Amino acid sequence: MIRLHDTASGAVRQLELRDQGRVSMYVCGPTVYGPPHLGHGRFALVFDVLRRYLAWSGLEVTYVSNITDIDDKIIERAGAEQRPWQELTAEYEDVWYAAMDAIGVRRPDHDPHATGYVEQMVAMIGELIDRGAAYSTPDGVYLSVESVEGYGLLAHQSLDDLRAGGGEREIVGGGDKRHPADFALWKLAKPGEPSWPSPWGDGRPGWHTECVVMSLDLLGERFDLHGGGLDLAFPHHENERAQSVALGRGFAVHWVHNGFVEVGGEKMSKSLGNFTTLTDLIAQHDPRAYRVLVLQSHYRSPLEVTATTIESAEAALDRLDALARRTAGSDVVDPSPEVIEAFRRVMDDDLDTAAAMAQVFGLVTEVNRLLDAGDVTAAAPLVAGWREVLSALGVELRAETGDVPDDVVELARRRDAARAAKDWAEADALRDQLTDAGYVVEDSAAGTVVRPG
RNA sequence: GGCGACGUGGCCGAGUGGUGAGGCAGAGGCCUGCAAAGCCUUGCACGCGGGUUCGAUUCCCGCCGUCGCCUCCA
Repeated sequence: MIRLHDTASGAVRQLELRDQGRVSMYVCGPTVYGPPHLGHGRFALVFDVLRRYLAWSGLEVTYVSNITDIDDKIIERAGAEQRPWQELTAEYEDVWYAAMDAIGVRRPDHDPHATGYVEQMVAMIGELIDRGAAYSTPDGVYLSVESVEGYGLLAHQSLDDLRAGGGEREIVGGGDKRHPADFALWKLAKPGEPSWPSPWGDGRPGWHTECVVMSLDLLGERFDLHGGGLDLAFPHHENERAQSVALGRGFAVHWVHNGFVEVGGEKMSKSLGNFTTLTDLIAQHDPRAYRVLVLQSHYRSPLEVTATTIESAEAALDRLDALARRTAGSDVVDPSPEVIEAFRRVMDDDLDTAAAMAQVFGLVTEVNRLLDAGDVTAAAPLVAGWREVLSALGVELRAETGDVPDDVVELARRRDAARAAKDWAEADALRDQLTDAGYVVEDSAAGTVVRPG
């Protein structure tokens, strides 16, 4: 069984499953008011890889990732653009999934929307009030963090220390809160704002509430794993946990957080304005390259993403595709047990995808060497293992050479003829023509091979 | 101020108490008519100062620097 770092305990520990053979995981998804940036892309890829690996390991995975489709930013943005907020969220949800599809992130088994769970959230907030853990103020309902045993677990800080950290910062929620860290469960609507009915007045749910209700509804108490970006550990996940504790309900057993995408050593974020959208990355590069880049680092480490690092990943991907082409159509055999075992060993060790990728590239060299030597038999199980590993990591190989128009094929044929006649000047001129037309020209035993570059 | 990370060769990025993962870029060679692809060789890296040790990049202490969370944030 895999060992994973757990933010709550601060240690790498065995993933213990509630139900044998089955994994329940919840990963905080996007708030849909704008295009996703590379940071969103990283968490999506990290947890997609974890999900795929667990499934590959033979576990039945239930993967839930929410869509936050109502919150302050959405209202603000819709107001600024003077259009219905539902139109905005629908648009950016489409953008989100288009980007996810492009980078090969599998759709969740469930993607609950906050607006689909308002009634249940209202019921849960009522229960929190009944239990004395929440209170209403003139502008909403708040959770009293002082009523929660062990608040601050994920931040590894006591409530007093967290409060001290407030320093000169402005306290969100105004002066009606009993404690600065108390957070909104329900926000009363101002005129013109979208709202749902509640016993405390029309309003909307606070962000931290939706994930509690939705994860417990879809996965049940004591679900196995809760994930997200490191910046969600506190306060978002802490606040989710606080609600479940206050409710007396078992919550996530294992907390997994991924490191940030950085630019020049600084966290990529909207507030810093140093972000690249996933949409732009996909338009400008091979979308698979981002997965390769993410896989080549450890999920908890910061990752520098620039045009240079993406292009490096694209070049690395070319090397993988080249072997995929070279081995396309070869006999299907069982994968090498050694290859599979080595992969399992590093992945079980806190999802060491960087080591797995090192193995992948090692296999590329080894297989090429064997094929250069003509030893197809020895190469075959390595190739099969290599393909299986890449598949488990979600890296899609591209073996097809793409569509080549007839006139281009004709040029290649003429080059072969020229080469047969040892007319090197003509052969090179034809190659230049092909290259200029945007094709990659490679010689092979079968003659000129041409593919779109 | 509290808490937590990090500082590895041109770039990205793993890892480990003891003959330098991996990718990209570069250099030389093999192969090739020439290229491309592929293969081989090539880099004596771990912020600084102490300490522990037979031996530290890896453990401990101090320092410097960078970053993150404590506020919306993947």
